[in-house]
Amino acid sequence: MRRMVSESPTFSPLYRQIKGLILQALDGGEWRPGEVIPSETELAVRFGVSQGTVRKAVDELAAENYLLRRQGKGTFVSSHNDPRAFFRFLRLQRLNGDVETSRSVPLECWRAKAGQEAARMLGIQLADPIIIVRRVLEFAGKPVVLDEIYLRGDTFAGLSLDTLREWQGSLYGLFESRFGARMVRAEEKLRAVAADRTAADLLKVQEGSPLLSVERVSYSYGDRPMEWRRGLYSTAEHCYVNELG
Amino acid sequence: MRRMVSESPTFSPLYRQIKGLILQALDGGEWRPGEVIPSETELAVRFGVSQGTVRKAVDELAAENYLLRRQGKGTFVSSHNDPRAFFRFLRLQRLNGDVETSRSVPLECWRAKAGQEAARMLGIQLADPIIIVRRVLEFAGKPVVLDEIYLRGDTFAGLSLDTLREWQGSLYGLFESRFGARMVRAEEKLRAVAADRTAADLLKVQEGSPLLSVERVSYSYGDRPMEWRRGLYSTAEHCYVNELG
DNA sequence: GAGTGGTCTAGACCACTGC
DNA sequence: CAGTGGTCTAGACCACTCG
Repeated sequence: MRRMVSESPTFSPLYRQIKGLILQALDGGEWRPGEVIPSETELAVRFGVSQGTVRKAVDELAAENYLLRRQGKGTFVSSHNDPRAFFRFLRLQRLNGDVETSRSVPLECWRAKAGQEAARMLGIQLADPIIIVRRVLEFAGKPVVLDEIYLRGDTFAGLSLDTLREWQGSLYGLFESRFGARMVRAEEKLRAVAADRTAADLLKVQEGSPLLSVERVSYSYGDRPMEWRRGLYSTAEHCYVNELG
Repeated sequence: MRRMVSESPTFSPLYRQIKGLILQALDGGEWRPGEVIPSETELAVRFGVSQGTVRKAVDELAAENYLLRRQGKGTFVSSHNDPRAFFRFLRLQRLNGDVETSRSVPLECWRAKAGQEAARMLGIQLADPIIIVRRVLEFAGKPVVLDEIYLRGDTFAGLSLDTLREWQGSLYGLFESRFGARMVRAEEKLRAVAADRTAADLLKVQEGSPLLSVERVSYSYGDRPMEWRRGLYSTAEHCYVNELG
């Protein structure tokens, strides 16, 4: 690994190049979610830089939730099956602040062709194969969230209602373990909407009552969109929490 | 500055102690928002540590939005009057993703005594003085947000409707410049609610139509709550955007 | 005790800003 | 040009984990 000469308008420090190489290895599956990656000194030798430079690269990757550092043990590939990550993408609490565990109840799962909007959101071509999942999330036995989920057909080919029913754990954990699709970040758009007939029935609220609409696009490595979903949240007893820095 | 001996269950690295000292200086008003703080080497001399240690302290403070680094120029105290910070606490966009500027239209501003909830949220005693502000936020001339804002009476003593009307810029900018109250972070709870009569009138929507309710507590240095507000957002043409890491 | 990440230092050099 | 933050290195030592 040679230092990129400076003198350039597109200057990229060494540690960012190392970061890129580590990302590449992660994307290529060299280390799987939940596993340890080599120690900093090993990586330093491998890339021919000092340990401090590797350190800075790993620091950034850890800050961006790709990696998880644990003093004395090593650095691990982030996993949605790690209990620590369970609430990373689900920001729902009771109104009083209590955090409950949820249960996913899959309703439907079918194959379709991408329409205009799904194609744009998933970065695929019109009429490319997609898979659509509908499910309800229950908290304390009560339905709170109705999700409609659009997935790239190529990546999630074998997904079925049975698979969804058997799986214990979060959907993202399933995507990661069974399909090698590791969601790294997501963008959400929130609005308030009125419940239509079917949503009202499934969430056991009155037709026309206000629901929180959460539209989300989830990305894997390299900003590849993998999932587009729309959730309707009943906020009678729950709320979506957010932290502003 | 001597290194804290280890052997302790409450081990705190040197750079965190330096971070605390810098925070203390910021809180004490040694440097004002928008100003430069001393260079890293100056701070290193002042605190009797190496430049690298100061660097790590400043890094964390910059990551938490207390400070803003600018290569070649120096490190600055964050300010809500800096254009860069205008959208830090207002996550509203057009549905198509465009970001518009907003105009604040103050409606009312009166003194009151803290009730049960306001007292708890603001960390003050029941019946302590508070100030309540109501205002509408307009985007492209249309009302989109109705805010009801509860402020600590001690800190915001002189606030009046005239002050609010004269001020050009964000409320947080006003709080910072005129009252020395610098909001550093905030916690929000989002729900969907039905518009009541007055909200419907002010936001020019139908009574009962769904609105996004955003309840926010804003904190200053040392996690001191300074403001509690509830916003009702009309999401017909706008949405609240969020990024999940 | 060996191995990991975490802290701290000192020094050299680079990139950016403004005079 | 001087001054700032940004990068990179090498080495010493500390805290944590586990066998």
